[in-house]
Amino acid sequence: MRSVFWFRQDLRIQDNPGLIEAAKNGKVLPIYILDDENPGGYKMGNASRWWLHHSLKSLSESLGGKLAFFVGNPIEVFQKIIRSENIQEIYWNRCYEPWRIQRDSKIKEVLKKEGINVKSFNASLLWEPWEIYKKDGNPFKVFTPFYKKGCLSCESPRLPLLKAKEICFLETSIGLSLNTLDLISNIHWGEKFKDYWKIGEEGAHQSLKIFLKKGLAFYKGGRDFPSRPYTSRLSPHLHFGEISPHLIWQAIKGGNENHLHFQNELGWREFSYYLLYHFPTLPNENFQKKYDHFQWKKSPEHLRCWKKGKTGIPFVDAAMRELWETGYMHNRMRMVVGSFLVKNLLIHWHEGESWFWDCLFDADLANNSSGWQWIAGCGSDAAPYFRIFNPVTQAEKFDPEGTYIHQFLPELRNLSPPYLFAPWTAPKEFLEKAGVELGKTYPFPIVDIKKSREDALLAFRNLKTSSNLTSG
DNA sequence: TGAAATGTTGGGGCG
DNA sequence: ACGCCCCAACATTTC
Repeated sequence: MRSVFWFRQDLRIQDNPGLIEAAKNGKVLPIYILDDENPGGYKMGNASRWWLHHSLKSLSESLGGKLAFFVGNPIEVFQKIIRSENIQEIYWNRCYEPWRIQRDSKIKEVLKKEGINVKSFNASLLWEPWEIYKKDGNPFKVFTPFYKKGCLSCESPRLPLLKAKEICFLETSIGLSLNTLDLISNIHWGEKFKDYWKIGEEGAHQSLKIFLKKGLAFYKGGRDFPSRPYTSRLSPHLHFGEISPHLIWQAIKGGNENHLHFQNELGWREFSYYLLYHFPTLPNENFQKKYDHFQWKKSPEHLRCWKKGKTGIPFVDAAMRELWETGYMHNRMRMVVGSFLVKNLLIHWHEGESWFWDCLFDADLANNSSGWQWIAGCGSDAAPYFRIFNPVTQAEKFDPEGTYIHQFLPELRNLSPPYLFAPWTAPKEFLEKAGVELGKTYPFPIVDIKKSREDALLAFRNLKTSSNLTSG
């Protein structure tokens, strides 16, 4: 048999069900198709493209240079390859974005008509979204019952698969080079990212190893402190499938509170995919319809300050600079800056979502949209509207020494807590001594935290009553 | 996976 | 020794 294995968001060799299965049946042509420019596709952000480039490069090297690249409509690409290489079977691992599900089933249908055997596998989720329902047959909408009564009471995630002994790869002459995919031309400042990340399958395993050795034992208590090394930083690796969640799940199975808490976080990832599968409008529409009536502010200047990390509120700005500088943001900081954008600035969560989409290496349709719906309060199991983070209080609690702020805001490096958390409250002489001149070297806050909170509470309260009136 | 306002309690200073 | 006040610390409620 001669088959194609189509790499998508499973850029790995280990524990790759589709690839291992393909290898059992004969010779395998490994390919990658850049397909997000097509109508209906959800175009990747620039950070994702940069990571993808390097991940593909790494994968290609571990395949001995035999990975073939293509651009365009997968059906047309396949038809070309099938003719040229005399292919009988096509293997891939499933993706779960609605546009991909639709497209993949179409591809399957067309190829089957042409006599090609198409087989798909699960390489990305611990539980398939269509295997978990409430007793009444409806999908879960709340995390805890989804996870406990749904996931954990189902069959445990499978063990990692044994490595394929030896894969006999085919080569083709009609593939393109990686560079023609043109994935990195929009990022000219990419080299700095390499200080923070080791991209590819080996890097993913290295991150896991470091986390198991140094982070996991302090995970539950330590994960909330953005300057401490207790998070796994596996999210971009997971997004691109450089490592499988099954392998991670099995590696974490210790049963103490840290293990359980980390597994719970993997559970949130499952929940995001589950929601996206059952409610495919998740990236576009408020899950709770009453939020459709909310009057978001158009504040282009505020939005610009937020993106650039120039809001004048150090904990927020440090996080936004972390995103720009490293292509990543600590989980707690995502909540802090999200709450600030949506609740203090009253800007629509789509603005935050699309900035994250463009800047995050782990930008993921399911996680990004469910995360933003959560923080905005319009999600299915979301933070209630009155839960508004105070970025000064959050800094006092989770960055007490100011280490995180200092790391990403060099202009405040000589200012110490507590004034570091709210420079506008600092006495003149403190600012002078630290070389800070508000309005010049660092901005005044663009909103008053207390007043904007009160405004938001009022606005969201109104939303609640008006929707009650209109829905009756 | 919140923060602020409000309520409660208990120890200590003091007449 | 007693009652009173103050206030910090903690608990509960509200948004």
